[in-house]
Amino acid sequence: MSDVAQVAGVSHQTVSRVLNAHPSVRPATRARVLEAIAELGYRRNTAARALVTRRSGAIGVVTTGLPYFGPTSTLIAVEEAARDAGYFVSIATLAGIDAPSVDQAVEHFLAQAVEGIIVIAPHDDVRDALVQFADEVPLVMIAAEPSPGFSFHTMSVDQELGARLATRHLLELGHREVVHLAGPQDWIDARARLVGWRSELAAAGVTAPEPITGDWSAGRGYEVGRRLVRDGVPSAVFAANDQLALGLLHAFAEGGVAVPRDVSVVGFDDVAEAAHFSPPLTTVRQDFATLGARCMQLLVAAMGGIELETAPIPPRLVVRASTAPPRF
Amino acid sequence: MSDVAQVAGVSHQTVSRVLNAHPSVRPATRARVLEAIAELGYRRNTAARALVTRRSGAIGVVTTGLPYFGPTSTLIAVEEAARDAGYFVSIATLAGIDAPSVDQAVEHFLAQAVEGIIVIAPHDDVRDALVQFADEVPLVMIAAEPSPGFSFHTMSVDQELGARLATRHLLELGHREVVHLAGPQDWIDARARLVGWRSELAAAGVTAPEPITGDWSAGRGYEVGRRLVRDGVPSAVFAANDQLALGLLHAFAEGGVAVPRDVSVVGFDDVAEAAHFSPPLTTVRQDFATLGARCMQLLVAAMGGIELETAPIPPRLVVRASTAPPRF
DNA sequence: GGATGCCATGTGAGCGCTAACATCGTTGCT
DNA sequence: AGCAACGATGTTAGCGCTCACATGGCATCC
Repeated sequence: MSDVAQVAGVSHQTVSRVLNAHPSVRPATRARVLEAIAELGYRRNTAARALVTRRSGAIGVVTTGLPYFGPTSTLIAVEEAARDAGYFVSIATLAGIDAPSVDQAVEHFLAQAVEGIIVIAPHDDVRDALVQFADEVPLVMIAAEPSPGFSFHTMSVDQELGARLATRHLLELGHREVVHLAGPQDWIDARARLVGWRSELAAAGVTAPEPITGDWSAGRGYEVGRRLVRDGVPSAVFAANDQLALGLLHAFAEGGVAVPRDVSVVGFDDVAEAAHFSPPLTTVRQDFATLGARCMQLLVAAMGGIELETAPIPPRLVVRASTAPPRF
Repeated sequence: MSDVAQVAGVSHQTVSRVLNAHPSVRPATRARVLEAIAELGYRRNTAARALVTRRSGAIGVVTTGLPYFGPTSTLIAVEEAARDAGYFVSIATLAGIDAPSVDQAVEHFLAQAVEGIIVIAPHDDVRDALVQFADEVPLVMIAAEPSPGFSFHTMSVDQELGARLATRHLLELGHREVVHLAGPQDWIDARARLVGWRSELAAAGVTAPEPITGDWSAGRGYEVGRRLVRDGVPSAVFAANDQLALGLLHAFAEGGVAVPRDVSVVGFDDVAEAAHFSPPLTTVRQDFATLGARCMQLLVAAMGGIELETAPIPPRLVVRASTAPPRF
């Protein structure tokens, strides 16, 4: 910096002022400084700056260590929003969905002195493990349930609404037997989807059958699908995500059960491939880009000590060819 | 740090020695210091450390801004390897696949003083845009072609071999008309797959038909599939990735063309869902976890000024139900 | 037994930047 | 005209750490 100052014929402080867009620098001086910076290829030292300002300019994002569509899309959106807001984003993946892994990831970030953390892993154990860090660093977690008593922010797509949309669609087609292939119930979003399904059925006066639970995988969907083929398929199935739905589709095709003639299937997420499943999948689209941006907004506000109102983002139903009125 | 020193009854330098695992600290002293650290909840200031050591401890990873399976899986593996090696990983997504976006991403990292960069975007324009930064920071790019004349390292899964495996499988089944639905030819991997396909056909003495090129999407695969249904399907198609293959499958199913009876289809990547496509997809599995780890190895070596030998990672063929001998 | 060397620890300086304050010249007001 | 106020710039200190060097104690060796 002092080299730049010398070339421009000013003091290092003036260079600093130019770099920090301080108002009281004469335009001519500013120009000379900028010229010197360009000439020398000078880049400000982040470490020195961080040391004195006590701001690292970094935020941390924790994600599950799995290449799933939702978390990944959200991560990308968060990164973009963070960069626009002038932050670097550092990532840490969870070795496992458990408290030690969460501790490790957060400690990793604290060691790095991040100014805030976003957690993309809506799981009970993750949320619980996060509590202890809430007053140490601003924290935003993606989770469909507000967390009363938890001292950090949550943000999400409205999972319950999404599930209601899916279920309502099936009800409106005339289905009365809408089975739910649920995600693992320790995942907050999975639970919200189940709640939405159940309450939509209740609102329609239809008794909810016992939900089937599984993990999030196509493999599990396939397994359940085969069992249904053997034991008798329901009129409609609402799967907790597109992978599960794909597994069902596979098992049904294999078992000679025609979709949507014999059974309607709805998924959740609208992964890029869903339009080309066979048949093309009716599903609930989540706007991950908005979610990511909104998380960042919330975090920036929290870092500034401001509490923002948070409303979940409405998803929307995408009707394709995997749903139809029931056969009689 | 001086607080810790005071509590432990030593100088700040001794605390520093304990933190840096310097050998000549008496065990009793070390214990006292560690105790003081725990008692005060002390965490070393990264910025101050970075300022004096001139090492930020961060590496940057550039990825395409798209939630694709391959890049994402690689990113996760890189992150894990980086953390194990004691580095933080900062990410930047490409706003577009063009030089300005690459410049912007790399400048973002340079401003942050990363010690090395890994680029997960095997595209010609990206590679070309990278050249100018190669002597400013250690750089590893994922690319199936070695880059003679380029002053940075490349690493990848052996795309050409993968393509040969896929093509050979079809040839061995008896197919003589193996069409290639290629990826966009400005993507390095797409080109390598095309080369592999072509050379395997040549080795078998089979004339290669004109390849069909597209983007990487299922939508494009579907489009091409429809055209093939209309104009006559070949005996076998090798698609440059699983998404394209899925699109083909969709179009074929819709057009009443049975896979694998009427046409065999092979994909590339082995995405998590491929086993549940209809029919389950024969494809080439890339080991992204190893790829990510290997990239990090290479980068760590490069940061230490060491040049490592790089051999591409062999992929393997996963045979499922989308391929069969041709009909006569 | 005194010189030698090593181990354990302390002292001082400085990494590159920004914040606070100091200085000087100029404008605007009475 | 004279003084306050402000704008533009410079000067100084210090953020928290590590590096280089200094110091003192103790074992080792001839």
